[in-house]
Amino acid sequence: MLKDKVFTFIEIYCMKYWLVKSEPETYAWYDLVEKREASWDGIRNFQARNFMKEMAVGDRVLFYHSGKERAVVGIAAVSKASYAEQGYENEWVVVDLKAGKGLKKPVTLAMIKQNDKLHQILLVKQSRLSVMPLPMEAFQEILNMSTT
DNA sequence: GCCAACGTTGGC
DNA sequence: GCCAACGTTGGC
Repeated sequence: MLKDKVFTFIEIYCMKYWLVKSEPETYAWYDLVEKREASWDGIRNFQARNFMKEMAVGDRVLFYHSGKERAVVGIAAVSKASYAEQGYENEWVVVDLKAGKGLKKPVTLAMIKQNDKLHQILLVKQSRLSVMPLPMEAFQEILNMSTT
């Protein structure tokens, strides 16, 4: 089908991949699933903000629980590109995320650190960053780890 | 509870 | 502009 081919083209050449972090006590994957869609707000870090500005509708986003859990638990998609957070004009932005599927098995930080293909990702190299890009291969690798 | 890695603030 | 002091995040 032509439609499938177009989608594949978009996926390979246009779609970007990200990972966002949240402490489950503050905002959990379950909260996004329940709401279906929510704005990702409260980001007060320039690097994280700049990454959010690069997000486009349809980009895939891994949802990571920081704190005690330390695991990727779900997949979301960007449903609205960045716009100013209320009350912050041009200083801080938010994006809207839509919940996708939960992972069958959470992929823990420990598992990620043990995987040679994932040594370079920012989750490992820059532990405090809360919004980060992922190479497509890394995104795929993490999903593969969830099913095996 | 501790520590590393950042980020921010304020004095100079 | 530099740097010390302090605060925060997040892993261990």
